[in-house]
Amino acid sequence: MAKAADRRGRPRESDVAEETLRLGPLADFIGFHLRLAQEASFQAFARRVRDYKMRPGRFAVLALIGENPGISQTALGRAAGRDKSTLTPALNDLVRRSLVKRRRVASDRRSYALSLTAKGERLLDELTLHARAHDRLLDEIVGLKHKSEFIRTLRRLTMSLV
Amino acid sequence: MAKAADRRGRPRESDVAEETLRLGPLADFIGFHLRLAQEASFQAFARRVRDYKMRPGRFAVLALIGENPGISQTALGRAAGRDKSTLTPALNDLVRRSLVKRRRVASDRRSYALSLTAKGERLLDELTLHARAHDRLLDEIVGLKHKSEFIRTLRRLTMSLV
DNA sequence: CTAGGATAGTTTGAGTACCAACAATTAACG
DNA sequence: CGTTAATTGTTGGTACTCAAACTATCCTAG
Repeated sequence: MAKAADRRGRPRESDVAEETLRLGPLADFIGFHLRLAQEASFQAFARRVRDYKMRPGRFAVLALIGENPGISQTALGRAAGRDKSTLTPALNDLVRRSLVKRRRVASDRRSYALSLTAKGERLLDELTLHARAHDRLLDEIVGLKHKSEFIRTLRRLTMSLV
Repeated sequence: MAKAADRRGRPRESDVAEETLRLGPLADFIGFHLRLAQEASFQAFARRVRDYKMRPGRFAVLALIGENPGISQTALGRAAGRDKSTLTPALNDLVRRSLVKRRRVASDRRSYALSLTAKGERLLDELTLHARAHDRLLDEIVGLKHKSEFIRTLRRLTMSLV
């Protein structure tokens, strides 16, 4: 049947068989695989906590505020890797849902000090359980032996690139 | 000065010093670091090819079509990890820019056979140069020794999660 | 004490993503 | 055949993203 004949050289039309796609240079690009893996993990987590109307980004915001009460929106943006303008509507929503409090700061009236409400803390605790379960699944795939090295590499990428 | 005193237990207000943010459970979550690294890599590449009005996603689409001429939009979506509905406007744009051709298929009149124009091929070749340079930078950060293991792990995540 | 520049947060605009619903077409099966 | 089911690509809805322009406030020189 000679389904895909010669894998080198320029591809020809009928060569494409859906299951055996050629990735070409993409196959070796870290960025490409990083994107696919991130999207897959994102979707899996989103499915898991769908009922809470929370996505990974919102959870990260909640967790970061919980860990750093009094944090400003700009600092939060840096920590979460998002532009400050992205956080405005997200925080509006979290405030509207009575999960987060915005408090004006006396010493600098431009900025807000963010913190969780009691309800926000409760929800965070609950979500953290799901997040842990999700991450245990990822641990399994990555392999506990490689996890710390894997995370170190990811951090190195984040830090070096900015 | 006791800047941040006790790192365990519930954080207190003045504890927040912007540079030394507490990540809490997030610190150990693969998904969180995956996201930050992906975004960093994405931005770095986007900056590099800004003049071409191309982002990583568009480049991947172009590269996948180049490697698999005659591919359908659905198959392309699967390969690029995107919903088919996302590709419609992206392909419209690429066709409008005379980089990609959509050809109707006689055997299945529902689907298109995608291929690059000569102009598309030229641009792809040029972009691939930049992509290689970008990835060499990533290689350096990851370390050539760990690269293949790192990519294997990313692929494992992508495959296992879907 | 006042003009200039930096910074915090918001708004707006363009781009991208998913999903669900849809029309056109093809395949499967009685 | 002919009805039903599956598939291809598009559209519409919602959500999220960045970047640039904007307002309000703060800081720093002179």
